[in-house]
Amino acid sequence: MESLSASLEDYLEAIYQIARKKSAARAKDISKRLGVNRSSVTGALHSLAERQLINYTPYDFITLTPEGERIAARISRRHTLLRDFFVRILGVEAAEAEESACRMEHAVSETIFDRLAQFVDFIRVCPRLDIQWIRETGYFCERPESVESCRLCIKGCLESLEERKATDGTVTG
Amino acid sequence: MESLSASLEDYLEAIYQIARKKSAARAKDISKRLGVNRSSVTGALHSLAERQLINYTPYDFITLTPEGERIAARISRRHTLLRDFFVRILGVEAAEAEESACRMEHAVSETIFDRLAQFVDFIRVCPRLDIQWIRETGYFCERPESVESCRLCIKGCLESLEERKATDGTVTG
DNA sequence: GAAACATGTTTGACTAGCCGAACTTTTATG
DNA sequence: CATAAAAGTTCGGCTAGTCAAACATGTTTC
Repeated sequence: MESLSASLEDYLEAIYQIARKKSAARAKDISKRLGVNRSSVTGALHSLAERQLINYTPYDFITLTPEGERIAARISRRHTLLRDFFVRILGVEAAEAEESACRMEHAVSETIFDRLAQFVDFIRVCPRLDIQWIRETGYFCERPESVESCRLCIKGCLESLEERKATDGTVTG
Repeated sequence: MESLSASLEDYLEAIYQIARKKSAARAKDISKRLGVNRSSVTGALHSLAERQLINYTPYDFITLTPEGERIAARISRRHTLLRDFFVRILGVEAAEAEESACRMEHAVSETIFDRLAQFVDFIRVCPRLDIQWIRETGYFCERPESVESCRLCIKGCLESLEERKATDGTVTG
């Protein structure tokens, strides 16, 4: 089965990310990336190898097994999704989004991942809550003062959509 | 300062929650709530007492210090916010939302908490993306097929808002 | 108020994870 | 190709957290 500790997930993800840039990961890179002692890396590698998630022989390069690759990719997707949500929808600063995503990625269930992905995707394409509008108005910092202000907001949304339709016919712009 | 482990945060939150129902928490309640051995509770209580977050004397009731109360309340708010977001906006089932909130609450930064709170609040009041609409259309499961469908959707939104304005004049309904 | 029971604590053992120091292997350099 | 530097590993020791078993303290109940 799978039930990696947050720590081992971090190691696996690091190996995955490093391998995307270089051809294979080295212990040095991992220790540097995770801010951890080299000896800790060796220990983690043993655990991951035992779980058949990496191909590990001492002093040699480290590669992911298919299963390891699969899991690492999933962790990485969770990470990216959270970061995107924080940055693009909540408007959080890149560095903080990155850091929080890193800590939260271990706790996101499959269902929540899926729903959040759909939600983020939806927001990107739906004119009713398009990202441009979010950015420009800083909407979530204020509450609407009156029905009239909401009416005007929606009317504006409708008009800009009709205009867009006339020009190029795409939804997402 | 503050830098409690996830585990200690769980204990603190448990004490906080139990104290809201009964007058004070007992080790038994805590161990039951967290699914942990009674002896583990004693250990955790020592840690929390050392950090001056609880008033602890052996064999006596456990209460939170003002500082402990403050921190526990914050953890609890994070928990509630996440759960609400999962349930009300992502449409995740209650039990799973609860469980994930429980695991993620330890990793939410202050900024992200604030932004998410504003976002959730906004969605609740903004007619452009009201929760009723979300529930009824299951919006985040489909992408809009055409500009026309978006136009109709927004137009419907506008009309229902105008109708609402005529009836009671409130925004949130 | 003594016996039985529930509750709380201590102790010892275990795991996971980390570090630093010493050691080994590989790689680079003269 | 021999030696120095770099990278990797092993070892011992530390902390945090957990459990189970034994022990201590409170609380009921008769």
